[in-house]
Amino acid sequence: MVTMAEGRPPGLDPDPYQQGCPTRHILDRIGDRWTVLIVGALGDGTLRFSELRRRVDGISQKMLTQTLREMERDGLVTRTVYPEVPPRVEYTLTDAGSTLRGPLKALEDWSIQHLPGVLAARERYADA
Amino acid sequence: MVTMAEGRPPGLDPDPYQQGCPTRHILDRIGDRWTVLIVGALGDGTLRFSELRRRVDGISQKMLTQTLREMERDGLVTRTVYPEVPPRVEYTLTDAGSTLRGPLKALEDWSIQHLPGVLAARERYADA
DNA sequence: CTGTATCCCTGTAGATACTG
DNA sequence: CAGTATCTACAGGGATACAG
Repeated sequence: MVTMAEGRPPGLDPDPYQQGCPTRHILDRIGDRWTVLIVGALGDGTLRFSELRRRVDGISQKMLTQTLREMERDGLVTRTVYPEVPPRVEYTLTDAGSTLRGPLKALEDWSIQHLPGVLAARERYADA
Repeated sequence: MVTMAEGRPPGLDPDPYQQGCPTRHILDRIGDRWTVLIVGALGDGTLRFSELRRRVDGISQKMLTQTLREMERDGLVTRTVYPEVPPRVEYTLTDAGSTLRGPLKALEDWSIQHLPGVLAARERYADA
C-alpha cells in the first residue's frame, strides 16, 4: 500500500467534522458574510448587478463579482446577460440556491435578535 | 449639522445590509467555519478542550482556543475550569448559544445534502 | 492538560485604474 | 453598466516553543 492521501479517504459519507471533507469548503462558502447577504437580497426575485451592489451596502465591486461567480459556479445563482448597450446582467437564485434562503435568513434574524444580548455579554466579559 | 459619522447612525434598527451595522460582525462570527463545528460538536452536552479538539478534526490549538474565547466573550459558551492537576476545562453552550444549534445544523445538513449537486455544478461550469 | 507567545506565510479584501 | 487587472495592506491561521 502506497502513501495514504491527505484527509478523508474518498467514498465515505461526507462529514464536515473530518478534515479534508469537501463539505467543509461548502460550509465556508455558504456561511460567508457576502454570500449570506446576497442570498437574502435576491430572495425569490431577480436583481441586476448594480441593484445588488446598492442593497448589500459597502460591498466592493470586486467582492460582489467574485462572490457571484463562485455562487454561479456552485449552482446557487443563474447569471443572465442581456446583450444591450449599456449591458444588463441579472442574477436569480437557482432552486438549490433558494433552499439556502431559510437557513441563512435564520442566521440573519439571529444576529438582529441577539445583538443586545451579545453586546451585554461583551460588557460583562470586559468588566470581569 | 456636522460631518456624518461613518456607517449606520446609532439608534436605528439593526440591519446587516447596512455597512457598519454591528450585526454584520455577529453574522461573521456565527457563520465562521470553526464556530459552526464547535456549536455542533457541543450540542446539548459538555466537552473538555481535548475532546473538542478531537471532534473538530484538524483544528489547531490556537484556533480552538481563540474561537472558544470569542464565543465565551459573546455569551455563547460557558467555560468552567476545574483546579485540578492536570487541569480540566469544560465547555458548554449557554442558552443563547443553544439557539444557534438549529440554524447552524441546517447549514451543516445543507452542505452534506447538496455536496453532489455542487460538485456537478462545478463540472458543468468547468466544461462551459 | 490547557493554555500563551512568537514567527511567518498565505489568502483575502479594499482601492484604484482601465475596458467592452 | 458590468466587469477585469493590479497593487497593496492587513488579518487569519498554521507551526513551533514554552508555561502554569
